[in-house]
Amino acid sequence: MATTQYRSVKGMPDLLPAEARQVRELERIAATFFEKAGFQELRTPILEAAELFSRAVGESSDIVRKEMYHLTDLGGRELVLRPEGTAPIVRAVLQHKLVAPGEAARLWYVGPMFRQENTQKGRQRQFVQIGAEWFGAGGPWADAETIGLNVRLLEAFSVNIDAVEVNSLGNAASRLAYREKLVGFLDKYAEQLCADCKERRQLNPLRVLDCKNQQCQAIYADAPVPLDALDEPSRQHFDAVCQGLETLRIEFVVNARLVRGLDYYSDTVFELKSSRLGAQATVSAGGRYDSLVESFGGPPTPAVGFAAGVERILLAREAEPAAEMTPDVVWIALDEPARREGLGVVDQLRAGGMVALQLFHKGSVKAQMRGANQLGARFAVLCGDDERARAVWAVRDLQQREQFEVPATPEALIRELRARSA
RNA sequence: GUGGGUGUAGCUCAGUCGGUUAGAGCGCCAGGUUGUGGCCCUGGAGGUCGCCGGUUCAAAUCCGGUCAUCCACCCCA
Repeated sequence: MATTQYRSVKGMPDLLPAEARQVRELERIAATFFEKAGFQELRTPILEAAELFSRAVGESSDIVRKEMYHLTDLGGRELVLRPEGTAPIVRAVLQHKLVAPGEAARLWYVGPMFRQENTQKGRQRQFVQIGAEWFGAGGPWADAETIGLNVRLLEAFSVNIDAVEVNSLGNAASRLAYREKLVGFLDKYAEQLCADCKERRQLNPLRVLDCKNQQCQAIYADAPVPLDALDEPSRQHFDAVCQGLETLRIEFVVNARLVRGLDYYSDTVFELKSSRLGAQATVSAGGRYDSLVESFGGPPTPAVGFAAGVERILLAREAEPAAEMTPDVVWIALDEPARREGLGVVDQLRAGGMVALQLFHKGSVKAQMRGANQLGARFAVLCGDDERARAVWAVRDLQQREQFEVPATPEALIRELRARSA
């Protein structure tokens, strides 16, 4: 291994050509997918005011407590690298008044997010999310459509989804009532909880429900769950969401212990899971957040959305990555004048729509031919003093293993190659 | 932040009860074909054995530390 002086920062890996190609493919698929569903792209900056996230995501969340990359600019502004995509979108929607009263806005985004967590399979410190946010649509059918869009998007990515899990946390009143019930329950077992759950009990009680500790899970077997505490409106909303999913013919399971880490969720929450990601099973997740816009000082605006992790999509993806572009033509120079001539020919071949290149790093003809073959080139075009004297180029069809000559002009060459390729 | 695994050639890896010039496959380069690929044959280049320190006559090998990476906890997309 070469000892390099500099390395990329932990958790912020370079996207090598094969991966970059895949990501570009995903972005293309997403763009056409969202366009068909009436969503428009919105790109927000990577840096935002720190306060934006502490307000939206919640002071008690790990993201805000210890995972944000924080900096102060020359004007003394407290900035952070965005740890998630929803808060910036909400900010932009309000700033530019993208949702007129009584109207809706459907927006999607793609871009890097940053969290200072420790790395592991499916978890990086800089990671890309593709997400959608739908403002102004309050009924349960919008939830069902959003979950449906999430499922269809991952299908378009050829991602293998093992489970679609849904749950309801209830509206504000239900959540408050539930939280009291849960804390009361936990108090009875306070001594037996794992260290993490003891802390969760104080900070964010809901999170105990998805604790991985077996002893804790045994205790929680008969703990109250949010679904049991739903009031009538929330109950009806959730039932309708489930009916909507049936209409869409989306298989799903109700996971009563599904909770989400961000404070802004209300009523519907959901996760799409794959078994291919190691411990990080969630490829995509989202939910309803009806009070977030208002808490940012905007008009009461219901909203629902989701975000998918691109790195996790890549891990769970079944499709073969798109093939690399293979050259149509490699110019083989037999002497120095031919190298110079090739410079111009290759340029004109590209202008004519062909993939063409010359291998300056290869010395002998043999090496250049080998290189052309390894790149998967269809044709090798050879030029030396003999050809120059007769004003022709020798063209070798590397697939058919035949060789012929063409007049030494790019136009004649392109014409001949097109005819042979058809 | 915590725990465990791993760090030897461009890549995948062998080699560790300490002992001469550290190996293989693939890849790369050259030749076998005066100017022509895929197969085959021959030869060659390429390594601070992650880094620092310790033990020893002698360290890739043992010990300590450190960094990186992977997996897991935590958290979440």
